Amino acid sequence: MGPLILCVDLDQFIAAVEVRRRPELAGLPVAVGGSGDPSRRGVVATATYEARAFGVGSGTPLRTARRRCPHAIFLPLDRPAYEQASAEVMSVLAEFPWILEVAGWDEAFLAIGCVDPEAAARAVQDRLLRRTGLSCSVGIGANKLQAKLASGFAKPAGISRLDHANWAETMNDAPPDALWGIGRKRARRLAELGIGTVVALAESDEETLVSAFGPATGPWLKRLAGGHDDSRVSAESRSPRSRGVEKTFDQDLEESAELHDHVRGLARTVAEALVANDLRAQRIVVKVRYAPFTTQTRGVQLVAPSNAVEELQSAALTALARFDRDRPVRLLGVRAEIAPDPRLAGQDEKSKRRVDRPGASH
DNA sequence: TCTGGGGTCCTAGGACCC
DNA sequence: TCTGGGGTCCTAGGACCC
Repeated sequence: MGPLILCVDLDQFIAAVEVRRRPELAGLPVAVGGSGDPSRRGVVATATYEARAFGVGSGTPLRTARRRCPHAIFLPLDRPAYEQASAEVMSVLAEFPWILEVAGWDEAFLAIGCVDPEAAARAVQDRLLRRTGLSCSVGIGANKLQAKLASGFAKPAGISRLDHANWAETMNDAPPDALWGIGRKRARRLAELGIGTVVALAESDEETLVSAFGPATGPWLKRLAGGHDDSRVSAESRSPRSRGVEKTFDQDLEESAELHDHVRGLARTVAEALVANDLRAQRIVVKVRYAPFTTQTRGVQLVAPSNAVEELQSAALTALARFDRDRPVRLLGVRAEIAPDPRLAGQDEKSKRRVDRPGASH
């Protein structure tokens, strides 16, 4: 067996952080999401296993969650608390002598080489629990795809291994959306092509996939289904590509003065975030979601990279003016596309783009 | 299931140029 | 003039993930 990878995935991370600071919630159905008010628009970010038993999980609208589990405790999202907890977790993981890739608040990969993977996984679980009070599941794989899927099988608080030896028996009969990178839409498109299992996808005709999914995604899907993934575990933090904020309104907006005010406010927030991180925008994109949930975007190129509030507001208003304003608006967003750092000039950003793993970061 | 917010990357079509 | 074949850039939208 070659070198192995661990995928460390915290169990019900957001809910676990809330329970950790409010121990009286332990064992109760808790749903965290939005403003924490289940009469308002929003969805559940994470629910405890006790709430999941009632059909309340990630993505469940808050109103639906309340209907399914009226006695659930609803809490608002507290991003700073999760960022803080995540930093604690990652600093513990960084103590191990392995390459660490942070893949999100509650997820990380460790390239452990050829040490005993079960022992490594147990060591990670024990140390994380002891030092942070949080439990995690650990997947072991020959690549990141396998480790990630194995971590799902390991939940909660377990250890699971998926490698080339047991890939076929474990995955062949699973639906394609069991794979990391195939969601509802791609699964439906595959079903239309008569592909309903992982093994069928692995054995499918590549040209068919290319014409259905495009020149990069088609071949990539086929390789996924075979359990192949050559992306590396990388400790390098990647430079951000964009920074944005968006807001769904409890009541749809109808007045253009209101739209203007909100877009200006959002643009200010984005500008402040850019300044705080010494980043500059090269393009500002405004997003509008209309009442029947159709979404449009319009972008404006800046004459020169900037993070000045007035410039971003002006560009955002120019973009806003390019929408047909004929329907009620339920969401507004402003996003800055980040200009390349001139201090990195000489490195050709375009040539560094990877096409071997669409939809995933390296 | 009346459907958040923060991101990343890919795709396709049109503009433009040689 | 009724009309090719690239290549690249830009834009809007789509899909996915946590």
